[in-house]
Amino acid sequence: MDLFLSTFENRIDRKGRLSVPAPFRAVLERRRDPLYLFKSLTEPCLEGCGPERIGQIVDAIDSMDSLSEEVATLQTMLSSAQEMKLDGEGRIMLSADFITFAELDDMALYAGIGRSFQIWLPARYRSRETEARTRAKREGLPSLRLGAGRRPPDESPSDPGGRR
Amino acid sequence: MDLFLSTFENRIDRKGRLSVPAPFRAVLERRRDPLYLFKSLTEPCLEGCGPERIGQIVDAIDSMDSLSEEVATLQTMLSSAQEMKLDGEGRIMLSADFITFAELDDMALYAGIGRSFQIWLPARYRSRETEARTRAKREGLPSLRLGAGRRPPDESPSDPGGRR
DNA sequence: ATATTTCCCATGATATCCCAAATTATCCCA
DNA sequence: TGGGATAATTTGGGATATCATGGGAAATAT
Repeated sequence: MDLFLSTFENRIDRKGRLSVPAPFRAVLERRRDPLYLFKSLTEPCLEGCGPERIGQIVDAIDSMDSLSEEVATLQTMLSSAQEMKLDGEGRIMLSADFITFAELDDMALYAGIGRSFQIWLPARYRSRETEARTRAKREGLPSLRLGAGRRPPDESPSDPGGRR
Repeated sequence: MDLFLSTFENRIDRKGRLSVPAPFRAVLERRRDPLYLFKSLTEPCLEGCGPERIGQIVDAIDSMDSLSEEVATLQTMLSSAQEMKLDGEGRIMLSADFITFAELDDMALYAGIGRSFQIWLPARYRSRETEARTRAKREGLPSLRLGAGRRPPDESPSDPGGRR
């Protein structure tokens, strides 16, 4: 499984162009996927993903009560989504709408979060990261034991057998 | 079962390269696993692991309430995670972010802790170690608290290795 | 026609590759 | 058990490739 990981800080040049980090491009190219960006529902940042995630949202909407507020919310994601075209050097052009929404100026920070990534104003991302780390120190790490039968991260050397 | 054990101290050369200890490389190669490093959430060190740990985090995020603080914490881990490419001699390149986070300068100490390992500034690691030992003498055996949400060591019936 | 976008190429910075030296560990035989 | 030879590992440096970025020119739209 290839994932979007790590963070990258790239410049938005005066023509409004922004390089997509080479590792992220590699993920998309390997899957022959186009790149979609949309406005986050919950935070002042943009979300980037491939088509399968857009499809998930569409499917979720189909399976819900079409009059519910959740559906309206999810539809907001879809209506803000754009398929981004990359130039020969792997850059995208952010619309004015995207730039104002994420409050970007001349730098953008990509943050990989697995199956998708986010684009932030660097300063804003960093303060959010600091918060998360303070919280983790104070309250400990979240349990990873979620799905049925899933184990927590276990450093114990007495684990009998590697799964795989 | 192959584990990351023991400690190793290697030099960070002026290009930022750092050899991965040969025994650790052997573990990864045997499993054909790439190596991931990420910034510890609770301590000033880097954590190294294989892909299964990263996959756990990704899956956990997908199954959680995306507005929760726990998800933000897990995303912070992923956003700091990098898949490390080893050069022909088994070295990795530490990003400036990693180096400043762990406060490394020209030496790095690898500490194998079973399923994963950590990378520390040697002096800092050693002072922590002596702290831990004096604490153990004073308070008896500590309950291994490597993170919140830990389960007690797995007491599965089919544990093959009688641990001393 | 004018502004914007797209394509193409240039450049500097940095990571990667490849080979060699130095260091450390392992082996073998006396 | 010791000591020297041999192999494995770590470290260093130069050459090469990759990547982010910038700018001009062509194409497209308003």
